[in-house]
Amino acid sequence: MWLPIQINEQSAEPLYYQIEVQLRALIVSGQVAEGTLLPSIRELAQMLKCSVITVRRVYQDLETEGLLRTRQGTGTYVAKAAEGDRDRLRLSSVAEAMEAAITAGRRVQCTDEELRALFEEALAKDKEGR
Amino acid sequence: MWLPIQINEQSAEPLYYQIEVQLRALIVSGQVAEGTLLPSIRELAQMLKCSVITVRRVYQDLETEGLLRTRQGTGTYVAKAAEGDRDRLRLSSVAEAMEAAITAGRRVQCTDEELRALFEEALAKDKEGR
Amino acid sequence: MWLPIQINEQSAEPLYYQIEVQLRALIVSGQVAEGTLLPSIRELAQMLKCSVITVRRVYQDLETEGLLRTRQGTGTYVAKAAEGDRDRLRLSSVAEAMEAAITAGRRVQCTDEELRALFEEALAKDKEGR
Amino acid sequence: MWLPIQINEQSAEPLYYQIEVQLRALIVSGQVAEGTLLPSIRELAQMLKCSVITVRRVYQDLETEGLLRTRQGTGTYVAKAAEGDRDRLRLSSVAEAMEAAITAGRRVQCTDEELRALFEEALAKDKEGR
DNA sequence: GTGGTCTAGACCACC
DNA sequence: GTGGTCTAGACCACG
Repeated sequence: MWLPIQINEQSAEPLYYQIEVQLRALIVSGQVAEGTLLPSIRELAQMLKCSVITVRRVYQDLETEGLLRTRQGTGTYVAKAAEGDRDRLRLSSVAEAMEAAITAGRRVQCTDEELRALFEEALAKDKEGR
Repeated sequence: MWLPIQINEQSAEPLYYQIEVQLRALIVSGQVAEGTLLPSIRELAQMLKCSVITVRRVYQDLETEGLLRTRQGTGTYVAKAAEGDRDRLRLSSVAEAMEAAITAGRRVQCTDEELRALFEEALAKDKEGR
Repeated sequence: MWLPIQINEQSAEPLYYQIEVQLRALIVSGQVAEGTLLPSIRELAQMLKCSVITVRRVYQDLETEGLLRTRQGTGTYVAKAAEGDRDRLRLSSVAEAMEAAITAGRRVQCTDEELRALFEEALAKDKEGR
Repeated sequence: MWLPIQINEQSAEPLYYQIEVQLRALIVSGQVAEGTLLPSIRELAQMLKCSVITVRRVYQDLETEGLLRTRQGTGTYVAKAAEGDRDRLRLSSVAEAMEAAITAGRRVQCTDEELRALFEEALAKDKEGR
């Protein structure tokens, strides 16, 4: 099984964190369905060319969050979650990032208009890139 | 001289980084004018209740960026910068954060409308808080 | 891994600076290849008989310059650079020193011939010493 | 009395050092003759817009070197020196700088030809600037 | 008084 | 094992 996860070597963000964020997004957005059997730790480590320790940490963290479920001998599955729960999670990380951006803007005394302009700019830039 | 810098003990962000971000914002937004003599590292350390070394790191990082100028025996000043340069810096950090928010949104397959809604929500929430 | 770095205890130059200059030279001249994993800060500190912190400063400064790349848990590598970039760096420090020498000469009203003579003399003296 | 001494605010070199180097050059090159009465510490400090402490240090250092002579109540004079002595001093600082440049070159494995080219380049560049 | 260097040691995060 | 942060304290150089 293949997972669309990209690692950015240049980034200062820790490896495990990059993977975690992307895997979490795949789950809460339903791109990886409930009950799906994920690749084994070794497999995923090979796919991503990183240490098994790193992948283990990702699986563990997400299991602690209740998004994954590990069953001895069979592997790691995507856990079932209450409908509302998943959708709340889906938007919460985005909302957080949005608030961070606005905090950054306020620090340099941006007006609402400037912030809106920067938002639309970023949106347009993202469209191009894809 | 007093500087409006808040430290969040709870945050996972390193101390020096919190200070750096806020001081940088004060400078690039012109709230601390060019040529201003900043508090000595010892003074600021006392004000922020942290180690002298932590402040020193902040001053040094910002000097490397070209925002500060220090002269031994004299103190640390806000450096002069090209007009456009400063304004570019002012918005770049915000733009970056905005792009990060949108990337986070795309990962969980947000539509443009969802993103706009989250942006306005965050904006409204920020207004309340202030 | 061993690095040909000499420390001069007598010199007024700061320890970290002596190390920095020599390591930078090793990198930009290609004597330490791109992608090479450098000794850990603890190892190099032991090799050079100085504090871990002194080495850390060197690595960090060179990372800021873009010559090194460090990843937590992994170590510090020589970064990849554009070809021209590296060669430009290789000669720039020498050019700077050369200009300083000529400025010193002009201050004491040396003629071009005197400067050339001093240059050749220094060149010859260097050959002997090696 | 006026002295052609330039202070570079941007330079990382200490104030006293910049002044010392230039005043020493004026003396050993004969641009300020033996026996000349230099400006008082206060005067020179005013001329250079720096602290009297800084100028005092310069005069003291040069007196220690034997280039100056202070007489209570009358002021500071350029000392007399043996002919050869002065000429030796005149070139020694230049020779030193030249050797430093060549050391820098050897560190990045410059050939003699590269060094010569850099020397001539620096010479040409200096001619332009004047 | 200012900043700069070097030292030590503790504790944490990452792989 | 790796690097990163924060702390302390001593000593020096500059103005």
